[in-house]
Amino acid sequence: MDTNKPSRDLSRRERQIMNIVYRRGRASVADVLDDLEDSPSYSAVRAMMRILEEKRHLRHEKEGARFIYTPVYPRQSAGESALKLVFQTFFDNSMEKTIAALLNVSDTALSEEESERLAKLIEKARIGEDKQC
Amino acid sequence: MDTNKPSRDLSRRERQIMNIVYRRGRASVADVLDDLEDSPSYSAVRAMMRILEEKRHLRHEKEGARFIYTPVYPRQSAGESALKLVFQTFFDNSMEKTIAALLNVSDTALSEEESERLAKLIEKARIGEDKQC
DNA sequence: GAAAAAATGCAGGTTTATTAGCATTTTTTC
DNA sequence: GAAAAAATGCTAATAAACCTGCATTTTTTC
Repeated sequence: MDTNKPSRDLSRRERQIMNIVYRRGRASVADVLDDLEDSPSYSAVRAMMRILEEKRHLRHEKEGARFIYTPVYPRQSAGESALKLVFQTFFDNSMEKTIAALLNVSDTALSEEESERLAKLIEKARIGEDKQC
Repeated sequence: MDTNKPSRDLSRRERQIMNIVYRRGRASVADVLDDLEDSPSYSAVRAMMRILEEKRHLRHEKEGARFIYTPVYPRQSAGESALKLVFQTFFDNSMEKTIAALLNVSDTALSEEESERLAKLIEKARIGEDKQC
């Protein structure tokens, strides 16, 4: 009856699909089907996406022939929530541990510019450094 | 029949439980029950944990009266996998976006020392900076 | 503008997840 | 060391997830 409670945890397939949509930004049923490794039928994906729409995780609009789905929750917020969970669950709320792991996981090394931008970000987040020097 | 394939995606409840165990490091059924918001019966949790053991996500050892469960996959690797997924799905594989979000999500500001350690981490990850200066 | 192609609507059916109950074993308490 | 308390071992029932097929509608192609 409370199908409009959007924060409910997602089932396996639902999450798989949401991740695809978040990665793409927007997606048709066919797009999702393309990205699914172990893809079931077209109908199955469609059914799932209809459910996700009922649960208010997706919305769709018609674009020419087909429905284009987009996430209801902005990518940024959804990402922050997901990140926070990982941060708390695996890295003891430690910024340092998390960033170390992140550097480990990202396959590309940092460019000169990127590393400088990061240094600035960190500088900014420092205690009592609200006022710029 | 292939219940020993450990990489299979987890169901909702299974993931919930694994997260609790990862957060705690090790946990008894009672511990998990404590941490579950919407806790079902003791038996239900026990059944889930048995399944997780079958799927080789958990193992247990007897400790006095009870079973103490620990993750089969080391926390670090599991964390890196989870982090990578978030990184790819929500932050376009951008270190900068991810770290910005992370700073946003963490409620405590950085201490002097922490920010310095982070700066060092970043310095180290820089292209062509293998040799220390 | 008719035929072919691509989408959607709906209804039902199978599998998997999730749960509870009760019998049995192990620990603890007095 | 007997009684009470706390765990575990099953088994089976309920609920949720997941999928497919077919009828219908809309778009595209020639």
